[in-house]
Amino acid sequence: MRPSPPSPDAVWKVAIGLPLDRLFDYLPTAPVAGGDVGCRVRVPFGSRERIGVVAAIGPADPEAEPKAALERLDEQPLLAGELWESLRWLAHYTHEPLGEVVATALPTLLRHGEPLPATDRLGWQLSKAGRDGLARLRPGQPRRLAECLAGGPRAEDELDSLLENWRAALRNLDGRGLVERRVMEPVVAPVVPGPEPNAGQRAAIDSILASRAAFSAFLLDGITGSGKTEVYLHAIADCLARGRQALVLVPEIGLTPQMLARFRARLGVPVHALHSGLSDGERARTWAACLRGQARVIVGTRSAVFLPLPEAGLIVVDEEHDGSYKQLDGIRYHARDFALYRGHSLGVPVVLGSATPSMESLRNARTGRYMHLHLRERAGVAKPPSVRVIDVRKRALDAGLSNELVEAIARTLDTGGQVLVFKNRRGYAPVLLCHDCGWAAECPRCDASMTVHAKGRRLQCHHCGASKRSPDACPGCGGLALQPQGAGTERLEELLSARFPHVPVIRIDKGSTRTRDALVGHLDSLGDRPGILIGTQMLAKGHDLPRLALVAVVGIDEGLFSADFRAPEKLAQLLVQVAGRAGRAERAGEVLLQTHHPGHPLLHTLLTGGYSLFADEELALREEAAFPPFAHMAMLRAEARDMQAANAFLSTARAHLEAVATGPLLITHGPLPAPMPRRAGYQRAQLVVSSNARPALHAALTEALPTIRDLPEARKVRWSLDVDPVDLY
DNA sequence: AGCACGCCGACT
DNA sequence: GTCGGCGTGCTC
Repeated sequence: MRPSPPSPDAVWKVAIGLPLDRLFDYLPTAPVAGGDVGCRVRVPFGSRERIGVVAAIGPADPEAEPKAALERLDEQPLLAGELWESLRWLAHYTHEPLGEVVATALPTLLRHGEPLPATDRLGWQLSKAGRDGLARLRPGQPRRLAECLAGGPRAEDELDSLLENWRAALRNLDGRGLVERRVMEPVVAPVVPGPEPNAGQRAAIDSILASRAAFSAFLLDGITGSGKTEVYLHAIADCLARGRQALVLVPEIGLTPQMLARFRARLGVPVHALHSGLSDGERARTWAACLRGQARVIVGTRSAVFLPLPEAGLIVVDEEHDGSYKQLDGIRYHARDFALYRGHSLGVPVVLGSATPSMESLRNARTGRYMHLHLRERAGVAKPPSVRVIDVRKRALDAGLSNELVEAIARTLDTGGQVLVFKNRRGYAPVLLCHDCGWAAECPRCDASMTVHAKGRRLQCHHCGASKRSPDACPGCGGLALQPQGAGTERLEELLSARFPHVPVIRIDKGSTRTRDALVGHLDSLGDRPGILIGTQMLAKGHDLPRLALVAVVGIDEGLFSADFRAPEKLAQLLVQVAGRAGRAERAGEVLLQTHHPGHPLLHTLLTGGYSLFADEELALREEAAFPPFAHMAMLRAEARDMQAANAFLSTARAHLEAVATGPLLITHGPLPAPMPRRAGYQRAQLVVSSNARPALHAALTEALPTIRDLPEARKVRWSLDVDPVDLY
């Protein structure tokens, strides 16, 4: 036997962004030190190089021969302290490799090994030569800039608003040595006082401030228009006054220029925004500014929960029930839940706000884990909307709209109001059907109908993105009786523009509005004239529409009978949120719900007792059925070309989970076909694993996963584990 | 996840 | 005769 070479007793154990749940040993570039952990390193990996993060220092694995690391990229650990510990916890909790969690947490540029960018506020001033030569400058833009700087140094952000095209002029002056660069102090203006809080807001603010020195969780439960943002602003102002950082998470669609403007106008410090519309450079700068403690207030979407907060004082999660906080691919984390963990680790309060809290948060409030704060009055002059159900059984519908609804729209427009028609189906029609033989256009790769678009000229699959021309004759019988069935937003737009040609009709959905800017542009184009907005989920929140007088909700009936146990919760939240958009100003709003099921318990409950009665009943049902939040759930999903492979993998995985489970704490259910068993040509199945004790569930997963990963059946499928799944797709 | 190495069909 | 299909196996 060949004697094994002596294995080094102190190597870097490096986490690399790969779906491999282990660390890789490397010889350090200099003798190891405790400060190495959390630093990025460049290492040889297979045939190429990768950037990883030193996760630990320890003796080399005797089985492997460590290669030498190429370079240490950070002087100081990039990931340290609370953030580092929290990321390790998240990797453990989600059962994802640490390297993948780290890769998700770091901005792209840092993940690729770029240095931490500079974040100083840069400015310019006249040099001595500039001061002396000012009088001799010829008229023009460079001279205007020089005159501007003669009054003293100016920051680049100030120049942006003072002088058009100043960068070109600056290059001119700089080339002649007339200006010099300097670092400016950050602007700090006093906090601008807002309106006097009402009694409910005051009580909520006082509760939060009373425990500002330690972790505690608050559920700020306030109806739409009750002024939750005002409570946030007071808590943030207090946080700033104590010299601490505040992080505000908002849903994907909730980060509007309106909201940012409101924060900026009030808080007196720069408000950093972090969302998907930023460039890689901007994201990295925001991250660095947080790490250096320069960013004091950050408003961001899901991924902002990974920002370093060395001087944290407060975390706010606005619209905490919103589904966009859960990441559906890669590492499947829930930003609200991780925010709570971080708040706990940082020792700062976490405020969860919503008009329609999730069942999870409501239960935590009821068991006393969260302090439940109520805002029961609408702030200012806003009045609650009136809600009415339109029973459309046996009524003639045109593009899915009843006469009664169209007349209500006409009345609202006549009195100068704006109308929102909410339809949770985009496209022209959800189905293309042959009236002669019953053939329907189905996606060739999914178990789903293709949606009719472009007034019937095209067919699109909303699940895999397939798109094709609509056939002229029926592929089933050759006849010419193909007709779009039902109505989507495009068809509503067609009908309403024809019926109300004198007002703007604006459709807002994924098809018409791909970017945040387009959304704002569309809404601004309406102004405060009378007009009609047609939209899907995208319109349920975000941009304020003070002139909105009527909200018409159509096509909710499918949602009343979904198989997903969370469907009633999601529908109730959607209805309440959409209804809440009406009448935010002085005029009381009107909400019309058009349905074939006016007696459905969900609608009845919402109409008589509002969301809180719905929540009472829903929680009782969940408890009875042992569903979350009364049980803890994980979902093992698998997809493969043939269903047998997916089922075989899940069955074997189930056997392994049951073998390691202690006692009857673990319930496995499946494998079952996914609600849509075939998608993009793959057969999909799932296994639900649940327990009333989270530790039992976690322990079983921890123990069985290494075996499951190495299963021969696993090689034939694409699989993933989702702890605390939100969607059972 | 990449990216290698490794054995069987239609092409310059 | 070769370019290339993607099956499976490894990455310190």
